[in-house]
Amino acid sequence: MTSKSRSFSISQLAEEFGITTRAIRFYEEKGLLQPKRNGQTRIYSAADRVKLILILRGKRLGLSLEESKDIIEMYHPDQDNSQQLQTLIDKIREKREHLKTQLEDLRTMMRELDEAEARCADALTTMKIVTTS
Amino acid sequence: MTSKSRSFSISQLAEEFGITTRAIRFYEEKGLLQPKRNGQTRIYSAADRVKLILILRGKRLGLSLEESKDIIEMYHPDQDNSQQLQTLIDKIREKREHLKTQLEDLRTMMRELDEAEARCADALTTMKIVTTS
DNA sequence: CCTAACGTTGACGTTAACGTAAACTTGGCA
DNA sequence: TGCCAAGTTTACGTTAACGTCAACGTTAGG
Repeated sequence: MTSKSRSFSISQLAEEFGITTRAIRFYEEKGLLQPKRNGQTRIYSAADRVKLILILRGKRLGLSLEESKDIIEMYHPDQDNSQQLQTLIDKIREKREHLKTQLEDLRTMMRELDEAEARCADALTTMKIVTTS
Repeated sequence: MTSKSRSFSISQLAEEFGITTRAIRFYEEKGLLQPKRNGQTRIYSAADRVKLILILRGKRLGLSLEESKDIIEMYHPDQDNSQQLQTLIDKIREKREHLKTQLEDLRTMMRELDEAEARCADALTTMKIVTTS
């Protein structure tokens, strides 16, 4: 049922996402990735690749690796432990609240950038009028 | 025309925003704040306080202090230099593009968190049904 | 006059997230 | 057979953003 069950080398992923192999190994060292091995060599599954995508998106949003690790673990929880499931739901809600704050911050900053640009444009046209008159 | 032109001590601001005085001095060291002095003692204006707000919002969005510094400088550009005004407009647009990417990432992560929570809730109710039957 | 609270300037310590370099193994091929 | 490219481990270096002293000035109160 799993589609496209390809596998990847470390340098393939590194190139695809524009990061270094060192970074990828570092993520493993921090427990965010657990690739299979062929002898020494790491072999990354499609699922590992998805985790990498989550990590990088987390970085773009300013999350720490530790936070991204939490989020990744929200995707395949321990289905047999209702206690953990409940605390996980709480963590998800908490994280969503945090994201909502970020969303607000983003909108505000966007708006302010718009105003800043408008002021700049105004200043420019004013200068032109003054210098051409 | 300036309303509420109050001034603040470093510890006032520290307490208001829940940060340390060390952090505030650090921001000054990095050129993001330039408070007046009364002898040795720093005196922060309402404008300084606004800058602090911008800094902290930047942090919530994952910006570096250097980036926040850039953004702060977008608010009071050199009105006499049309060259700088133009490059500033470019920087603003660039920053706005970046924010749009972040916005996309945020929405995606929100959606995925929703799904994750739904799966957790499903697993919970399924467990209840199984254990109570 | 003493000290308590608040401020200051160094200076060194710490954590996260890799970068960089050395030294080694290993599969493929001219 | 010999070597190169790609992989590995180990270890030390680096930058950002502060934390944490230490040692000192100053000002208001008892």
